[in-house]
Amino acid sequence: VMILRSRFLDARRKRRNFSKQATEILNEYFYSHLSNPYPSEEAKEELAKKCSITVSQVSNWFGNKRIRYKKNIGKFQEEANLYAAKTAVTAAHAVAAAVQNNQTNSP
Amino acid sequence: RAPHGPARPGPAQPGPRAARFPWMKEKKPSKRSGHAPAASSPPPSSSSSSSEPAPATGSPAEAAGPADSGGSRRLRTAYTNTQLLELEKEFHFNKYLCRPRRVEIAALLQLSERQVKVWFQNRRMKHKRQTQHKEEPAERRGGSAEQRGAVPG
DNA sequence: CCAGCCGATCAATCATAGCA
DNA sequence: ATGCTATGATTGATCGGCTG
Repeated sequence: VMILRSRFLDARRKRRNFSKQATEILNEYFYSHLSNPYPSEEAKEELAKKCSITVSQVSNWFGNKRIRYKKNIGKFQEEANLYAAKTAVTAAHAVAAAVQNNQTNSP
Repeated sequence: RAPHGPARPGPAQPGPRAARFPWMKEKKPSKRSGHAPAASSPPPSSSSSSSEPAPATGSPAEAAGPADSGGSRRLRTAYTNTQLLELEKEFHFNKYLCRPRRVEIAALLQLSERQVKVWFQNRRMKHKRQTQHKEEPAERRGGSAEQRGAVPG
């Protein structure tokens, strides 16, 4: 393990999970915008402020969340329902949602 | 209205009721068209003079070679320490590479020009990120202080 | 019209935190 | 202690938009 730690300057060492509150805020945003969970730069800044983390961390969080969510939607069902109920906002105004959903399309 | 209504569940889907949206589907499958401009020596890994402690990941399984048929897995090649070291050294020299220089580096490190180009681009972004938000305050993340509060107040 | 750059993402991985 | 899952960060590579 250490023998490889010489990766020059690894940084990702010693990380701390975000506070429960922060995660709560991020999840609320994520699930209330499930149709298009891509916060704008401004939204990120605001979230960062509310969560007391950096904008980069907000970006990382959404990046990880999106990938992991799509990779195993079932695993996030409960969470989805939980937050969906909290905020019934729904992203009706979904921007991307406009793009027709193309399905069954294999070459 | 309701132009979407949870993008209707497809015919056969094991998962329970889950709203499927376009962003959830796979992306960036591959855009490899007929293009082979620069690629001196892309695939073969290892070698590059001196023994490489071998990348942590272990085997440099360089998939996606020249013979790539259709969408293949876009793998994240693990660059060796030597390669990274050299790249960083060059980056310190100048943040931008001119064509000729790029060719040299690529050949020297046995990477394609494209990879070198991309590496520099990513490096620049990283450089910006570190410099940018690091100009104010106190401690960003390397010392003491916490950073995980929450309650906005 | 082509190449390179930027900004944002993706997707795979690393490394540690947290739990049983 | 041991093993596994959850999660934040890093990074090679791609996509789309813009520009000389």
